[in-house]
Amino acid sequence: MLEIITPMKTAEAREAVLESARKSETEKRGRKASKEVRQLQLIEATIDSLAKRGYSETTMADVADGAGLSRGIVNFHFESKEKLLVATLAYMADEYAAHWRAALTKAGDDPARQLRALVAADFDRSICNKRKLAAWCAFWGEAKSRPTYQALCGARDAAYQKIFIDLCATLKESGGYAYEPQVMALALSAMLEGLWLRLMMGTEDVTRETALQAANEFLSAAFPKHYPWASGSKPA
Amino acid sequence: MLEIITPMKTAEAREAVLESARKSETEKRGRKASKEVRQLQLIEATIDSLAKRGYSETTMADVADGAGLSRGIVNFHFESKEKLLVATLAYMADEYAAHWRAALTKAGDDPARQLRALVAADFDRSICNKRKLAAWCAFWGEAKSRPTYQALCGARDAAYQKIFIDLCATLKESGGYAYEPQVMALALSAMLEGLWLRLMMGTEDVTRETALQAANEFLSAAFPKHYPWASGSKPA
DNA sequence: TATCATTTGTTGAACATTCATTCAGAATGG
DNA sequence: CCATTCTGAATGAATGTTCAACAAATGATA
Repeated sequence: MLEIITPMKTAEAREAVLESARKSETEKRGRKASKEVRQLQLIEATIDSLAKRGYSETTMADVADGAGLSRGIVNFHFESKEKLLVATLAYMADEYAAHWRAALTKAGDDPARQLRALVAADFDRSICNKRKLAAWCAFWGEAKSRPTYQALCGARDAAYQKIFIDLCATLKESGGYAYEPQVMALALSAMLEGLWLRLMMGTEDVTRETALQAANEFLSAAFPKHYPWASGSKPA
Repeated sequence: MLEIITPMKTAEAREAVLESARKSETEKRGRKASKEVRQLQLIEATIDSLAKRGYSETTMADVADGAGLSRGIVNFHFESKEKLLVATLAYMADEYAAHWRAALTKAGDDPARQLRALVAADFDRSICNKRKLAAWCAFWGEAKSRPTYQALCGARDAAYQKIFIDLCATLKESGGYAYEPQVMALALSAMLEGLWLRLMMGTEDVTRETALQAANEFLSAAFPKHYPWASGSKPA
């Protein structure tokens, strides 16, 4: 069977491969790229197509064209359209998970800093941009009727949710708040997703900055002892 | 040209027509139903199909079968698949808007009660159920690449958003809060949409009750002077 | 009321298009 | 050479749309 690439090794390795994929866009004919590079190239083209045309209008031909390759190529590297889409979603889910884990690690040991870092990470340009948001939303729209998507769409999955709950519990302890950690964590993570949806829609004048500001306002309201600063300002 | 029905007159009229549509499901052949009833019947079947199969797999044949009618019928009442889908989305958007407006009116003049009523209205069974949520999400997934959908998907539109901002501003005034009303309103409405998304996905153990609880927790955190009660309890 | 004509609603088969998949063969690299 | 990668035309299935025929309601006429 086809062995799907496992996209997450390190962020650097990922970038390197992507760089190769980009470079090869100029010299595109013939057998110029490794299997891994080709697959990533096709996945990127798939994200492009999803963002530009939506799920229902994304075709194999469009993906192939977007990658500058021939029609039959996708069925060679991925067996079917379905598998290409699953691989694309898995790729984005891995990327997302790696991103918040990295942010969490970099935030050190202070729970308040960790929570703030997690929230801010959601609005980094690297993962929070029109293209990727549109692709995410395209999958969300199909997730209910496809168990495979549904499982992967929990990028904000059980592990992610558990971190939120634990952090909320810790902050409640140290701040003497009255909230149920589980409930507050749900409210918080739901708001983050909702802000993504708003950003994706792109109506209104909601920007990444506005969205982050709203998320921080939430934090200040929910955990006033830990985030006492006025809206907009940030800690050192 | 085809004159699309305008679905919102009164809630009672709507229900009456739907009732007719339901009744006619038994005696379905021949010319038994008015134009309006048939159109609603087909729209309901479309929502069913969207919920069951997702946007990309919703076909004219499936809609017709779901309504117990023949294949060509949809092109008679709506000119094309595209127009059927637009009519379906418009129907849902109207229903949603009518619902929150009614809730707002019923809440009286107190801003705190109004805001709480708006939030609670979002989780009423009549509009917040698996079927409708799935249909909404199906449209969201396609909205970015279709201006028509994008416009209608703002069921939570400018007017809705403005109400939230005004209410937040009023509460800020009377409660002496420090938040920017616009930002807080964005956080709040985004959270409501995010909770819908979670409900739709249906993973985890998020129920309508849990979601409402989370939303109320948010209100208590953001406006403690106005919603001082502990989580779960409600005012008279 | 009975009969007929016209409008309106409905059907299902035929049609045209789009699209994923297949595959025989070409091109490339080792 | 041999294995691997790639191409592009051919194929077949799925599906939106059209339409000629049919059926039911409505209205006109006597």
